[in-house]
Amino acid sequence: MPELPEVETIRRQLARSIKGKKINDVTVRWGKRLVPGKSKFVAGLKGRTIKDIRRHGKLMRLELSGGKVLFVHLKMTGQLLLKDKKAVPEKHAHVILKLAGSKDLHWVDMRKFGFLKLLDAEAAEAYLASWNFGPEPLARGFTYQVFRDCLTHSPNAKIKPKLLEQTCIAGIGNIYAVEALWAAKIHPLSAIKNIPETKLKKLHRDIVRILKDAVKVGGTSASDYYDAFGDAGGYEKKLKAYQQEGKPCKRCRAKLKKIKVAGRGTVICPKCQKL
DNA sequence: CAAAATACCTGATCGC
DNA sequence: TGCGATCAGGTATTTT
Repeated sequence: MPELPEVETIRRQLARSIKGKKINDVTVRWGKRLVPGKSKFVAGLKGRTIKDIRRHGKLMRLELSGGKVLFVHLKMTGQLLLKDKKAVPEKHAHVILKLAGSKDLHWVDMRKFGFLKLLDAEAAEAYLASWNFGPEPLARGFTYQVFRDCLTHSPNAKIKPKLLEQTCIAGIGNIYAVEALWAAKIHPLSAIKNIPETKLKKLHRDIVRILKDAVKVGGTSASDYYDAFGDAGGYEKKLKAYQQEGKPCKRCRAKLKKIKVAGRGTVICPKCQKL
């Protein structure tokens, strides 16, 4: 599933390929998750130029001419694919932006959780603010101080669900939460107030290290994720815990175990990550 | 207010 | 072979 490293990989690829391209036409094959509705969405996009492509956490943001902004959230199974003009759309290709040049941009989402939202400048800023995103973990502002202050605001909260909220860090999902907690040897159900400072510091460093590493190799293709060219990532080969249940822990050889935390599958080392 | 549960979706997988 | 149950999980919404 696309988390920060995957969305960032796609963002970089799109920035290189379609920045400056004009949207000549838009085909909508399934429009239930478009804002505004289908006809306004199409009319609002046609003829605009893609000025820039940005990212906030897992939320992609295309800056368009005329001050319009197109937000794209891929949620679980969403993909943004650059396809040849003559390519046959995949079964779950819901929207196709027909661009100037040799490629079209396909929004594909098997499970239809994602959405495309076209707003004008003012509404776009309000929408972004409504997410209440925490700092970008790969930007300067993500200091240990900032991280700790946000977490200790909810002393009784469990650490893993807190990491999945986007308010203390933007862009972490299940894969990287599982990996970071394994790396820092923290049990996902630990109450924040019970985690020693040294471990919290390590968690902060591990989050940054793991996300940087994952961006470098193009993200994790653990299930449905492919980049804008349809290629897999490289981080699935480096996973230490996510999807590794039953295998020996890379540190202590104990058998990795799968548990549920707030309804989410979570892999831990029962020996390294004690409550 | 927070935290937990449920809804949204489709496809893969498993037990029978 | 098929069929129902279960699981995958980001986020909005509803319930506790």
